[in-house]
Formats: sequence, structure tokens, C-alpha cells
Amino acid sequence: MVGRPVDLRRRAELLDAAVEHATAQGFAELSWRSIAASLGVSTTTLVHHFGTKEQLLEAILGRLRERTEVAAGEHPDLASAARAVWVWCSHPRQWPTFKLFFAVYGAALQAPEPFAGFLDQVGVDWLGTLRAAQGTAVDPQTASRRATLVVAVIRGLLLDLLAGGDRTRVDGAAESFLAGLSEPCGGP
Amino acid sequence: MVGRPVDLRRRAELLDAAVEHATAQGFAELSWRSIAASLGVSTTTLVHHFGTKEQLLEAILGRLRERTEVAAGEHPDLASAARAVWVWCSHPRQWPTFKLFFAVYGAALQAPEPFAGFLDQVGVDWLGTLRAAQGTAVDPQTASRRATLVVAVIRGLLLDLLAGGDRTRVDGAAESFLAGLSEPCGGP
DNA sequence: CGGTTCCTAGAACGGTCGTTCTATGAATAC
DNA sequence: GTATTCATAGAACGACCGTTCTAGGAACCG
Repeated sequence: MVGRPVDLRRRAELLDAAVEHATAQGFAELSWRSIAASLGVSTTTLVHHFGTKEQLLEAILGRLRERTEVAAGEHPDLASAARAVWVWCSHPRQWPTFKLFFAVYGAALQAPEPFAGFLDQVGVDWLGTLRAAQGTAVDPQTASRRATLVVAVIRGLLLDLLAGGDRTRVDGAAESFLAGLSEPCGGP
Repeated sequence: MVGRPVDLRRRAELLDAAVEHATAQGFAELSWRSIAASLGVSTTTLVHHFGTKEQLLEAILGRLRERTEVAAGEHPDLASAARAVWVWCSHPRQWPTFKLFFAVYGAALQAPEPFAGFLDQVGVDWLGTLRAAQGTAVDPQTASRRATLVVAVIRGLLLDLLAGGDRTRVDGAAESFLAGLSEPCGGP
């Protein structure tokens, strides 16, 4: 006798809705009851599928990490890869997702207990993508340094943009940085 | 009859201790009771001096803004000003403060209700300082663009550093950016 | 069909939260 | 001195939190 099989699709469906709720309603107001009310189910249902608040959080963080991962794509050099990443990240469609991203990031900096994996993984995800975009010609240390700078610029400009910064000003700064990337002109 | 005068020094003292508590214990665990226990007073004392949780939050945010403001200083050009800001911000002594800063920043992105002033003010504080460092020779639009980029780089690299990023890698990225700032070499 | 396991819901528990009420010393003005 | 206001504390209230208990339908296997 095996009984009724586990419905993994249902769990994924609830998780997606939970992430959407966190994106729309804010990371600080995450509770069993608020999510359940938003999805039209009972808190018991959520508890049954995710177990603990911390486990739900881990699941949400995993989904969020997938959503904020840059499309690896195939780009000839670092400059075009960086431009593609910036265009994708800075699109208004992504704003709510990245607001959630930075809310989680900020919370993780002060309370790394349930977020440690998120911080670590997020740190290597983008870096790996942008290091790979430089091919094997440049030495690893230089590639790592450049990728770090590109990630920092994109995140910093995103912070400015999401906080209500002037779009043309931020885009101008991004363009000037990307232009400098295209012609290294003696840069390290 | 006027009675006993208001003790503003006591309020400032409590506020400083509250900010220190938020820096050490984390922004998410801010409550009347936890702060009161940490300071060795009763919650009633805090309520008496600050009124509402939201008013306490505003006061803490104001103090935090002061603490994260870069020392304006007198620097000959943007590159040296940027380097000074980076050296000051990236010092381990400042890490807890900036962890709190980014925790507040992230929370503000999703719930701007009590944080709107913080986001706005923080946006113009650094930008103004770094625009002023460029003097009046460069046209305002270019100066604004460059200041935006410098702020983004510093914030982005700080995020990396505070998340546990390798110090030498982050410092290398900072150095390469600052070097590029010194010799604009055709950059806009 | 019966048996077993999953899915869902409602109620309740202990805990923490922000806030308010009441009351007791301390400091100032007259 | 008295009168008034501030400073502080303790207790309590209602609301929300995560979690657990109980229980009833639903889906699969034999």
C-alpha cells in the first residue's frame, strides 16, 4: 500500500505564488497568514508543503536566486556581456524582483543565519558568468578583478535606479562605464 | 509655573545607544523591548522620549545618515576624492554601520512609507559631495554622470565586501577603477 | 470495495509586538 | 514650602506571529 502520491507540482505552484507575493507585498511582511490569505489557502496548507518558516524562506530564496540570475548568453567580450546584463537588469519589468533581491541582501548582511547560502551563491553566480565572458585569453586574476568591477557597477547603479534615481542620469553613468570597458586603452 | 525642563541630552544619549544597538543586533530585531533591555531602561522610557515606533525609526535613520555621510574633505579632483571615500567606507571599522545602512536601504526599497526621506536624502548626499569634488570646470551633466558612477562603484564593491567577498579581489577592482579615473584617456 | 497516504482546513497555544494606563521619584518655578 | 512638569517603571491590553492538534475529504494501490 503506497497511498496518494506527493504532489510536487502543487508545491512549486505555491512557491511561485509565494515569491510573487513577496515581490509585490514586500519581504518584511512575509508571514504564513499573509501569504495564505494572498493565495486563498489556509496557513496549514503552506505549512504542510514547506514545513517551517525557515524552510519556506530557503525555498523562496532559491527561486529568487534563479530569477535574478543573468542570462548567460553568448557574448564575444566582457563589454557586450556587461551591456546585455545591464539592459536586462535595469528594465522596469525587473524592478520589483530586484527590490526584493536587495531587501533580502540587506537583511542577509545583518542576520546571515538563514541567508548564508543565499549570500554565498549570489556572490559567485554573477561573478562566474562575467568571468567566463572574458574567455581564456586574459589571466584569471585580471578577469576576476574586471568581473568584480562590472558586478559592482551594475548593482550600484541598480540601487540608485530602484531608489528613485533619475533614469537618464543613471543610464548615462552606465553608458560611460560600458564605453570605457570597450576601449581599455591601457587599463589593467 | 513651568515645571521641570525637557532633557534633550538624555534623548540624544538614548538615540545614540539605540543606533548602536541596531548596528550590533541587526535592523530586523528592532523593538521597544529589545532596545530597552539592551540599554538597561524600560520600554516606557523610550516611548516617552520618542513617542512612536515610527518616530524612533526616523530618528535612528537620521543618525545613520549622518554616520554614513562621507567626510567632504578637500580633494583636488574626483579621483582622489573617490579614493578617500573608498578607503574610509571599506575600513572594517565601518562594516557594521554599512551593513545596517544596506539593511535599511533594502527595506526602504520595498516599503518606502517610513523610509522615503532616507532614500531621497541618501541619494543626494553622496552625489552632491562627489559632484562638488570635480570643481566647476566640467559641465554639470558630465559631473553628475561621473559622480553617479563613482557612488555606484563604491556601493557595489561595499556590497561585495560586506557579503564576505575576498578583500584583495574587491580592492583590486577598486584600484583598477580608481586608476582609470585618474587617466580619463578619452573617456567622456 | 478497503487501506493508506496526501491535501486541506479550523481552532487553539504560547510568545512577542506596539501601545496605553497608572503610579512613584526628581527637578524646576513661585 | 507648594505646584507643576518631566523621567522612569511596571502591568496590562489587543493584535499578530509561528506552530501544533484535530479532523474531514481526496487520490492512489490492491
